[in-house]
Amino acid sequence: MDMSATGESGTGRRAPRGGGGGGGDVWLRPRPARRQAPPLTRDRIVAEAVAALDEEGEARLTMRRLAERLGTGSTTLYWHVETKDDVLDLALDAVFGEVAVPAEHSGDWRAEVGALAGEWRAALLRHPWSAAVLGRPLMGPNVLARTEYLHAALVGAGLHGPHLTAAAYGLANYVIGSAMMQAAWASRDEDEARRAADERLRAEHDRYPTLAEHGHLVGKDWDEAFTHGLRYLLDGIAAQLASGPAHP
Amino acid sequence: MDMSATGESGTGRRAPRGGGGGGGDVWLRPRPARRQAPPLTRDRIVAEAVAALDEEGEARLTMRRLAERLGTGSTTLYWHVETKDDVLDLALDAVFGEVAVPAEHSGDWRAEVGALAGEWRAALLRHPWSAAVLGRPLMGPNVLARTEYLHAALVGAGLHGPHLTAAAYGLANYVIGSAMMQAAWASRDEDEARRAADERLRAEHDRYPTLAEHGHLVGKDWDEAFTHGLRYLLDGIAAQLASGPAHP
DNA sequence: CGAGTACCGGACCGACGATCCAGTACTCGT
DNA sequence: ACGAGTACTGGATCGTCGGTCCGGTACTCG
Repeated sequence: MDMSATGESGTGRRAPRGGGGGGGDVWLRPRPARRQAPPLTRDRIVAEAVAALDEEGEARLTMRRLAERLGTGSTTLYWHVETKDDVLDLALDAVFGEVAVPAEHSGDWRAEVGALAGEWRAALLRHPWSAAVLGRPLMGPNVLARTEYLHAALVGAGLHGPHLTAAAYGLANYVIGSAMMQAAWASRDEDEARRAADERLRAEHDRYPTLAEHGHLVGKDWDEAFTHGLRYLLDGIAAQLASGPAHP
Repeated sequence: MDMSATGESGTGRRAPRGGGGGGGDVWLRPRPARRQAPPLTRDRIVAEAVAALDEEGEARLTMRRLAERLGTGSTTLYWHVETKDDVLDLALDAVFGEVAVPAEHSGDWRAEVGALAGEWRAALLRHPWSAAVLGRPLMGPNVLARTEYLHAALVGAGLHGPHLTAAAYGLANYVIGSAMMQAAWASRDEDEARRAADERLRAEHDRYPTLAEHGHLVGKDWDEAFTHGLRYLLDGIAAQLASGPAHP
């Protein structure tokens, strides 16, 4: 077939940014102008993916849609990225990259660890889709850098061996679990969802008496609960430090 | 009570109520004389979904495949269930239903809470897909029943108001985060993944010195880390109980 | 025995992730 | 200056998915 040689089957999507250029026939364009944009890098893809996820949520992110946002064809993405999962992995690591990690340690491990946990959670909540995507090993460079900082702070506090492992494990999982749960609630319209849940608990208060009495969700302050729960965890770790023998 | 005869709302889909709440016992109904197979109930769908998820993982669960396992067409499922998400919600609640909840409270809140957390995590890890699916509000009857028990134990220990909220929040999120992280690692071949991660950390030990020295994954005992971290959290809560004024 | 209803499934829709392969733009050695 | 090689792009297409339409079947009740 000859028409395949001509390319240009009606809807040739080549328009540069401004769209100007003329939708003219390709064969009339002796010099189709140079590359319209930086040739599409992994970083641009990831940045756009984060933006798309923020705006539309995880379910609406598709390779096609992402490509369209970038002004290219979906196929092109696969030159820079192997699968869609790669995009999610990279986007998730980019979220962790938003957490500032101090250059050095202050010596106050509680303040350091508390601040890191708080910022960690904040970053995840700024991008609520990220919490739902956490079900994969966290091995990106940004994640590792923050984990390194966390471990260093805890070692500086005097923790070793299983105590160190448990403290880091506990803190990381507490933060992740908190972000995940809150993101789950934030996904729908939060007020309405919480009101509906409260109503259901009240209606079934025979079955769930304690929850009906003490478990109100409406008006619950997530931030307070997070900080307060984190205090319990840090108190427990501090007690371990106080009870354990000093190390050389 | 013969619920089978009720016409119910004409247009809306009518689905048999799920959960363990008894409902009309099938064998008490007038005269079974069913088709060749039990006419496919919501419970059978959910049970098969859990089995399918256990065997093949979340990504491989499709309505078609699930229908095939049940010996029906995929369309039929939509009579009993509105969307695939419904199936996941129900399957997740079924997993929580595996956790035994004692009939009454022993008075030893630490033992009670510790046991519940441990079993909770164990149930999630028995079905590793469940952790990855946690990104939705947990409002199933089984989840609520366990949460009720947790709150009751904490109230029995003497916690109120924000202290109660924070303790329950902290415990639940710690368990969820722990299960999620471990499930993420268990998804691939665990030994190989951990070995690869360790190797990477060793290779980049300039960048991640503390992790390279203390963060070994190979040989790490998740159970120990979980129990140990849980102890920190419970210690912190216990300290709150000790410091707070006794309540009337 | 006929009307009603609970249940079933083939055919179909739009969309998705991914791949094939034929191209086009740039680089560089010579 | 130019041709070979490389970096990058996208139209067409494949197999599959979640979900719906609508007609069919099996059972129940009056």
